[in-house]
Amino acid sequence: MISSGELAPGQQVPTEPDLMARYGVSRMTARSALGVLRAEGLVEVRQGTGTYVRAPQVKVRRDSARYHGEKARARLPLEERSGKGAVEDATGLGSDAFEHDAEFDTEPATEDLAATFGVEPGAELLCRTYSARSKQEGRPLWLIHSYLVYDVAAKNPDLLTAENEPWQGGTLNQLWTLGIELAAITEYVTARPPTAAECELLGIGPGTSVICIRKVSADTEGHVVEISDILLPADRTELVYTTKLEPWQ
Amino acid sequence: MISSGELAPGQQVPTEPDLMARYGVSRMTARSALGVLRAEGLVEVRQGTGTYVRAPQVKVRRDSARYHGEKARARLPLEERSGKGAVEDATGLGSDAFEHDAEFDTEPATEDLAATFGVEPGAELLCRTYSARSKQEGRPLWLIHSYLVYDVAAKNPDLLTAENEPWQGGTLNQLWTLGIELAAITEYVTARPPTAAECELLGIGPGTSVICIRKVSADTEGHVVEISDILLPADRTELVYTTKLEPWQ
DNA sequence: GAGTGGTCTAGACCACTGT
DNA sequence: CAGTGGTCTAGACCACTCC
Repeated sequence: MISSGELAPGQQVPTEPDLMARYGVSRMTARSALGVLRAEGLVEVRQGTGTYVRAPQVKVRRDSARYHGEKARARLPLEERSGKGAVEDATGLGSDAFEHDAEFDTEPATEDLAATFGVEPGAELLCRTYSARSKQEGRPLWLIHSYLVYDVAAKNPDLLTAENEPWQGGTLNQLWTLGIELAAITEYVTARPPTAAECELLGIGPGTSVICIRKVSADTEGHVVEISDILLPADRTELVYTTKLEPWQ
Repeated sequence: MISSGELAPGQQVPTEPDLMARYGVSRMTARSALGVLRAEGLVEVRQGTGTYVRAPQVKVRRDSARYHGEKARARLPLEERSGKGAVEDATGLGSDAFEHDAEFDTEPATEDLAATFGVEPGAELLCRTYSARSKQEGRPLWLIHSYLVYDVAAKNPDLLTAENEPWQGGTLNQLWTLGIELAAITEYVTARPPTAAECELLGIGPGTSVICIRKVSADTEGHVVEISDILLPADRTELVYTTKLEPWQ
């Protein structure tokens, strides 16, 4: 009924008692049938009211091409950078549409972070946790854990506290204040079902996926200066990556 | 038990009767608890034998940087192209490790395909369906629907039949035989739970996600010449995208 | 044949939502 | 308060796997 369009997005699907009567099955059978649709992300349940056809909704477009403009603006004076943080560029939405959270912490480097940074395991890292939620929906649009080597970040004490967030001009400007110029950003993208905790954090149901990005930023000498782990609700996110090819001859 | 490491990947988790006895619950309760773990992709079920902790396994790395080398090789003579199709480069595995399927068809352009190609809706498209399965596992590693405007592809009749697949040298060589030079490849990436049909096709369980890529290739004049829809099992795939930034000054 | 998970029934009580 | 879904029980039969 959904795939034929008989049930449109937003419409309620037959209730469990309906299905029991219509197909002569028991409650558990009707429930597990609905469970399949939920697992496919075709329907969502609203406690106490019913089960509804989900409207597929890609709202946030995350285009890697924004890094180019972000870098170009990273050295501009504050006034010109204002309102041009990473966030607005990443989504095409205005800065008013978001609420931000930032938490700063220090942690010893795990094996894989240390290996990527090229430091000793256990070295002190500045770990910054960001989340942004759209004011309309209330649900977070991303969760980010960003890592910097503490000794490097400490050269600019402004970077060590969450009070200066959201930072106007984005990470590339922050790194510039440390004398760092980024040359390449590599993103490793995977996807998987959300854990129960992530469903909670992102405000999504089990019938969805999450996209995990490990973003590795290297300076002009190839040293890794920042690593971010980015968690995105896949049902509201589209990633865009453009590869420009060298001309022949 | 899984997250504490008490149950290692590959190990069997307690059976349903075990759980019933241990926690004094009914069968359905024990089953639905296991269902949560399955939905999170933490365990997989082997009919008749038991439920086992899944080993997280990223095997296929799909690096967009391969396009650069692919383009450089696209004009080489056949001997030098051999064994250097898109497949091997994309995965790092040898060409022996795969079995290929290709099916060719023509279809009228849907709204969105026509809009992207810049042709009339209903215009004839060459639709090529590819799949590759690793010989070790038997399960497909990707499903690709590739679209070309039929009138364009028809300039080289070799491109119209599946008999010449797998084509040595990849799509960039195929386009070269049409006099087309690619300048940019844009990939739009989303993820979602698999449908029941996709579980079947890809040989994956419901406790996984699929990655969907729409790949749009444009020539040096900005015309879209190829569109591909790529479906990947997310539990065995990692996408890699590198953004090179222009130097300051 | 014994043990595994897959499916199903017929009931029960509860929490949440809207009227 | 009626209707929704969330959870649970105590049984049953079946298909698959391995010994």
